[in-house]
Amino acid sequence: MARPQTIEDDALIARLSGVFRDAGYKGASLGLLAEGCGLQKASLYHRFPGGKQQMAEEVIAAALDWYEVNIFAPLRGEGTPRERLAAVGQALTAFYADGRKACLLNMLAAPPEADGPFAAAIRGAFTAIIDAFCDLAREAGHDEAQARARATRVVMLLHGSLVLSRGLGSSEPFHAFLASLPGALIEG
Amino acid sequence: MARPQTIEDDALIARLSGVFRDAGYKGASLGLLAEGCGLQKASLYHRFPGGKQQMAEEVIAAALDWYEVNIFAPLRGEGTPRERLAAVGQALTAFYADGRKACLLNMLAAPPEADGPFAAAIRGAFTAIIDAFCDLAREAGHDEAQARARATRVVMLLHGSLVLSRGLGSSEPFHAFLASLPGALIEG
DNA sequence: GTCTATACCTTGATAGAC
DNA sequence: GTCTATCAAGGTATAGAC
Repeated sequence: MARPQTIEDDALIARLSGVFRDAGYKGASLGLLAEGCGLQKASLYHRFPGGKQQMAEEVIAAALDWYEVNIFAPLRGEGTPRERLAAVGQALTAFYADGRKACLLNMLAAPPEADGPFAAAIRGAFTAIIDAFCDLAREAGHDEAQARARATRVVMLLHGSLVLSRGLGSSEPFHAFLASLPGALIEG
Repeated sequence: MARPQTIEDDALIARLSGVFRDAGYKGASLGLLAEGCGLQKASLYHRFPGGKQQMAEEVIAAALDWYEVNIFAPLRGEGTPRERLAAVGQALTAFYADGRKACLLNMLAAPPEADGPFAAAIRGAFTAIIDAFCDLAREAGHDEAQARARATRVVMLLHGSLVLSRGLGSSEPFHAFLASLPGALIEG
């Protein structure tokens, strides 16, 4: 192509994701989004003809892809359940910047309408995350009901720790979640 | 006074709170807020000269008052720890409308700036909630460190269940939290 | 105390030059 | 592909009648 992109698609999405996670959907104005990625508003519309909604949709899709590679795959991977959870813990620490970055799904769950354009994607994402932890809990010896209850609790703890870390301005709750992860999912 | 208020202060705050909890700070436009309480925008400015920010501040203060009466007092009240937790569970069910209403603190944590005008109030509110549960856990026989860890976990589970209930469009996670509340705080 | 009407600014989005 | 300039819509906030 004549003029090369000044920022790669992956990096662009990552920057936009950061703005959405900090400000939420409504709070992420095109000015903020443009500033966050170093492009002008018109350039963003060239990349995303669907506007802000398309940006948010692609950000969600990219986050799910990242989860698939860095969370779901390790959960299914080699090693003992404990070892896999340790790897997942490291990945979560990176993704949520040690508790300083909020959950994208939480920040996008509110905005447009009661059942906005992201509701289906968000529901699917939460379901996939719970299912992934559930599979590991079953593999660790729990029956279906127990595994599902434990997986749900782990996802609740994760997102609660993010809300609390944000509200308290401290990464301590997130660390407490990481420490309790093995016990909550597979032990006992 | 010559002309009586068409809506009492308490009811007005309650309606505004509902809008903030549904839409967040940015999403709660003055149009939505006015529609939600049945007043015109100018009337809202008469009640709240400080504008939307004052509305949010008073909504937070009112929520803390409600928590003091309906959560903190019962936690310190009569009866066994189990009985108090049962009463608190009922109050939480009402306050969060069985998981359908989001946490106000979560919805207001993001908006203005990284450390917006609500950051201090939100931090104080989370701290107070954790402290209240912590006191009960200590009274139930846990040492300080154990009690604090358990109280933090309970608050994480509560807010995580609200995020999940919202994201999944189901009150099941909230019910799971209620069921696990006694075990997470005082048993074991 | 509440309303209608309005001023002013920010927002999402587009046009057209380079 | 990116930019500057611009528009229409919706936002917050205010003025003044009743």
